[in-house]
Amino acid sequence: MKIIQVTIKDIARELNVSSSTVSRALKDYPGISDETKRKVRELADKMNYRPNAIALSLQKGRSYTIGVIIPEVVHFFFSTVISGIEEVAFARGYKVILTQTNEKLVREKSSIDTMLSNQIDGVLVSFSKETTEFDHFSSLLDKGFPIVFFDRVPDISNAITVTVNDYSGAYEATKHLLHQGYRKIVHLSGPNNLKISKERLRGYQDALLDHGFTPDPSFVIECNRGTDDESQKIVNEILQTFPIKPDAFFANNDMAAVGAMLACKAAGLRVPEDVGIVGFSNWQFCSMIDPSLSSVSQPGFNIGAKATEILLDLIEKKIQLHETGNSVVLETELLIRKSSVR
Amino acid sequence: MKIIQVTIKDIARELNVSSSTVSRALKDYPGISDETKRKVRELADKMNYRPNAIALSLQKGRSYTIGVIIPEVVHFFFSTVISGIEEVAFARGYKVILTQTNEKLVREKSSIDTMLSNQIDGVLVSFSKETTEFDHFSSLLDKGFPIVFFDRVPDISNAITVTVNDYSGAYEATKHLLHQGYRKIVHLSGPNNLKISKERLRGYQDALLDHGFTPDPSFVIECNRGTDDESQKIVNEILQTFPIKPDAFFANNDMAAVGAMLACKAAGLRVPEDVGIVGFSNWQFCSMIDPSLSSVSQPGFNIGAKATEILLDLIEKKIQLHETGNSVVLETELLIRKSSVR
DNA sequence: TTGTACGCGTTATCAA
DNA sequence: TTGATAACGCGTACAA
Repeated sequence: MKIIQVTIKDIARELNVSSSTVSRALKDYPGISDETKRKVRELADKMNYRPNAIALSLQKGRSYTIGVIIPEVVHFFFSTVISGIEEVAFARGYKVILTQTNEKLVREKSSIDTMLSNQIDGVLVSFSKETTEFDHFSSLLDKGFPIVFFDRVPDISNAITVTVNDYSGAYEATKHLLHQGYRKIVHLSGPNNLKISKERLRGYQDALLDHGFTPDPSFVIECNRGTDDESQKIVNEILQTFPIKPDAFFANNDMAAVGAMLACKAAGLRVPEDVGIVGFSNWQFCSMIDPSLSSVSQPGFNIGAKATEILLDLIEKKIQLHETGNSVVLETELLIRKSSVR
Repeated sequence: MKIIQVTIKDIARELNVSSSTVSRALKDYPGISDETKRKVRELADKMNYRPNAIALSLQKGRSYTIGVIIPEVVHFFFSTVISGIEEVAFARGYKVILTQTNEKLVREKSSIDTMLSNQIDGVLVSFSKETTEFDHFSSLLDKGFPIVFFDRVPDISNAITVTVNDYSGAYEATKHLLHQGYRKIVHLSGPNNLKISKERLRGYQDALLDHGFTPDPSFVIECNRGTDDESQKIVNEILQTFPIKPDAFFANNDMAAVGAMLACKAAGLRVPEDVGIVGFSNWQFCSMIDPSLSSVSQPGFNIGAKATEILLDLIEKKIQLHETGNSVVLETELLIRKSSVR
């Protein structure tokens, strides 16, 4: 059942010329008679010839393929990023090979391995939550292999990163809650080892400080998995056990925010009257739920697109490593909806 | 900056043996002294040798890579399918190369072309909305090239397809609305050229018939783009202009259902008291919106997983074309929530 | 037990 | 203007 591809040799044999002639004719090289060119092309067309990209890759030592390593495909934010990546890659003639790690470090490593064996030209990476040491990347970086990190990025000096301004996003969200009169703001944070989590936490804390409040460490609760179920349980627990009742939740992602909302409703609290809620990412459903959820939007598509542009520029040596500022930070935007306005 | 990969030759040179010896040692071939094997492996390890998958592909004429062609990545259902695909492919040692067509036929064609040049072993396809003729696939099918279609599938006799039972999903949804006492049920349908749209429409019509109602063609409205904005406009128009006011909407996707819900709310109608609404796909947000949206759930992950299993079995000749029933139909499930219960 | 030689499809180099 | 040959990295049939 193997599909038999027409090769340059087949054309050559048919036309009684050498394969080099065919190759040159197809590539419009100088020094080939128009007559030959015509004949070759006609036949190639007729025989439905397609160059074998694999052979080219072997010869050139590169594949016009980039790898993408992400934690999860089924995630609004990541799917948006992938979309941006795919668009730019396609437009510039690159293929995209995709793997998800399911937040597992082993899979991250093995993915990198297979991709390298496949001679990918570069890779776009967003870490797994398990990833705390970066040797499997930094060793490549040191060799000059093109890697661009996005969203979840490492703290390595020579890493090129594309992120959003998590700090200011969180800062603005918290400030907004304060301006609305909420005072006991709980932060449902993300995994501690991720820079984005730290930045969002820092934004939250600084906003409090700048408005004359002292951040209470017990008001920062880690929601590791980032699902609505998880945060619903956590928030439920908070509402029952905390001596001082919170009057707002700033979640580091929208799912967690939804969980908080459900828990509050279940506890008979009204949103936004009794409790204000702000999420992060601006998933599609934010405007659909009731009350609609305020959220910090991240330009997912642009992150993917920008990261890919930088990676391809790097691969094609249009830019050098040190030329890029090494990190691009895209702005977030706080979208204020009903869940946080009273 | 090109990363220089260690080859079998490098190891051979270092060890003063031939490259075939190295190759055999690494592959644990019989007839190689244990001593040599040990030495080769140690050095390979030390030099961080990785086989060049491209060279292997060229030699074998296959790449252990499958292609995935889908309309859009940023789509809950498709991202779920991708996830299923990726899991199975990874588990069986295959790579996934991904392209989205953005619903454009030209991109569908060009994607197939590049993938073929790259010697993919097979391809998983869900059509673009623009695709009405299938020559670019059927010509491959005729040559025996492994293709498995999912979700949006063609009406070709020898095509292998993985779908859900759209008919029964739509039938159940409509029946449920009827049982709840809704009588004037509008169907917000999908693009006419897609089989899934036709099947869902058929299910809707048959349910009406079986319950003694005559389907009114003017109660079937096509929502081509499938966004909430689009359907919101359409439903708004319906509510204003229809002489007979509808009391329910069965949408062929959840976004359209949400649009309908918003339009109804805006018109002062209560859901579910005045108007019942059921969607299709069971996106994440269904349980988060208010009222929560009843929807027909499709097992996206399983669709992807099953389609990939069949494709890989086909590639590895574990099954023959005619052995598979040619089409796998997975069951849908109606999830009844608040939007359709009064 | 190991080595030699060839082929996979293509292009670059050198020769004619 | 064209052809022959080598090379990319690997596996394998055949020879030693």
